[in-house]
Amino acid sequence: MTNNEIAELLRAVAASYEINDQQKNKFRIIAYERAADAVEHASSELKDLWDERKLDEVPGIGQSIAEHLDELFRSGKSKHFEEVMKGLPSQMFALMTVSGIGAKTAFKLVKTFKSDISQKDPIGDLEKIAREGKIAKLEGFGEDSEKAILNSIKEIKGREVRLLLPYASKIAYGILEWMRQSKEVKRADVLGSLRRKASTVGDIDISVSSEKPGSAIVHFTQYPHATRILEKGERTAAIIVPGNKQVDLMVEKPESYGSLLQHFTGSKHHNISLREYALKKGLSVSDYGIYVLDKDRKRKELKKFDTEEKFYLFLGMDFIPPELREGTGEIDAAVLNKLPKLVELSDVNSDLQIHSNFDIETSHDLGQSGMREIVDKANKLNYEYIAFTEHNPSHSRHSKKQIIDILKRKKDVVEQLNGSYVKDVKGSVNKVFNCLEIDILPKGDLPIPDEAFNYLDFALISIHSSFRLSKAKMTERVLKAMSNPKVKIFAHPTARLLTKREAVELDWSKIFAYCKEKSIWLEINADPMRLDLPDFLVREAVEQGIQLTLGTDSHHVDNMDNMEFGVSVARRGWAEKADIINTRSLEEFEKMIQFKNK
DNA sequence: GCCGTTTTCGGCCCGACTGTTTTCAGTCG
Repeated sequence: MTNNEIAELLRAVAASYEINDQQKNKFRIIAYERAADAVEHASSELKDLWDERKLDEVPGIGQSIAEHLDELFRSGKSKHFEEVMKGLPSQMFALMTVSGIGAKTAFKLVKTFKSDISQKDPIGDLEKIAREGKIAKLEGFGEDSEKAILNSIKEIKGREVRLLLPYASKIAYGILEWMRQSKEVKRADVLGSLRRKASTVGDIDISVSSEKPGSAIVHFTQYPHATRILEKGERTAAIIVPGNKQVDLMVEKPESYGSLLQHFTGSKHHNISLREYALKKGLSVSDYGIYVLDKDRKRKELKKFDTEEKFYLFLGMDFIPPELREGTGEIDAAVLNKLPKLVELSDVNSDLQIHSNFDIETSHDLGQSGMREIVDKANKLNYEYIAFTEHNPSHSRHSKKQIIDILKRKKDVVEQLNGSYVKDVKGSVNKVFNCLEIDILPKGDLPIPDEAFNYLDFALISIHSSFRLSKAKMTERVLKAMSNPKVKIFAHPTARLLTKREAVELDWSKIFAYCKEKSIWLEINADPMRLDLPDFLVREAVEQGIQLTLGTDSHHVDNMDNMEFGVSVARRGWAEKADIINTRSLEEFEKMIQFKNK
């Protein structure tokens, strides 16, 4: 069972308790929902944790749920879960995926229309019933709720995929710029997952600090690219922009702006943890400020905050960078002054994956920009060194000798570039490395002859085929490929493509252990479609002392600007400057390469 | 059912919205 399936099951158990809990214990329901959340966000497969007897290390899973899961993994089912869900129609759990329908509503609908709501297509059947006007006639429902259900079902059908980070950023920053043109706008910020720099973004929310919220709202609705104004209230407004994307605005006066920013930056889990922590100190956090409570837990006084810095300080903790606000231990760390000093874009001294247009006769995609052009761009970015990492020559179309010849030729070209152009232009770049991104074949072999490695400074390896091997075979495949002594970087390690392709299955504890032992580095690929390693694996790698590299995987000089997105992933993974190899100086970097070559 | 910077017992985030209600339940983020 996957984590998502387990989370779904735990949610179904929570919903079942909501319908027929004799004890009326709402906190048990919450506990199951939290356990479901925890499983969904767990960085390891629960099955693996169970194998290692570490189930109880997942926060939110205690003794009781752990025992039920243990039974589930051993025998494929849990008597307790089945007992709780007994007698409840399975259709109700499907209906709960419709926004606005919770456990009670779903149960009532299925019970009322049981013969008309099939197991095969419960949501489709519900839509039919709603269209016939049958829901509005039910007690507790009305025409509006019937309409709302139909709207939600429509939304599910046309549900847009989440936006990639740069795309959402572009929309949001265009609007921020517009908002800042207004005299009444003191500050404008992005909110939510966009501000936390998550790899994909659902909603675009922005906030504005203003003494005159009304004027700010009017200005917002006059955004030139808005195709429609959805809502225009006193404190909030919403517009539609091209691409059919909704953008929500929230306005607050400067004296309380810090609280608003904090609240809507989230995440939900961060805010919940924060409020629980505050409550223990006799403080109640809301989006308007922090209430000081008296002995009877009654609200005594509201403290307002114009900045987030003051907000966190008042709670007795360090400022928590937005990227860390996921409710995964950052609050404890902030209280103990143990937050990491996160790596910054300006720390990056190099781009370690760039594809030039040198015709290497590859079967993959060739870069579009020339080597000199790339050096120029690297100078602009103030890098000290870069690596050319074209895909390996096609091994099906070339003999071993031909491959060696091509790589020899490339080595000569790069050497010449180092001896002339790199020196002559006198930029920040002092060296370009001659490298190669090599496919890992399905059995772990590398498609270039051993001799060819002599013409490389170092090699990257990556998966570009056979993505669906079993975890054991995939792990064996990668470990074998890593054993080649010239291999230095495992690039885009999960091979995922955001919104398109799932990550491959790998035994990360084995991969990490091998990387640690052999000083192999894991890449954080900054291509917005990849952002790979993903943040949660970056964090595990960092905890285990694995070194990481940043590479844009550029196939055009313009792509080299994507480095900021790779840095965001690193930061979300709690990485510091020292964790990232290419923050090092050229001198240090060259030593690290040689060490491996011995 | 979970959990521990007042606790192994006694708490458990907060506010808003919606729709159907005459005071609130359900749902959401």
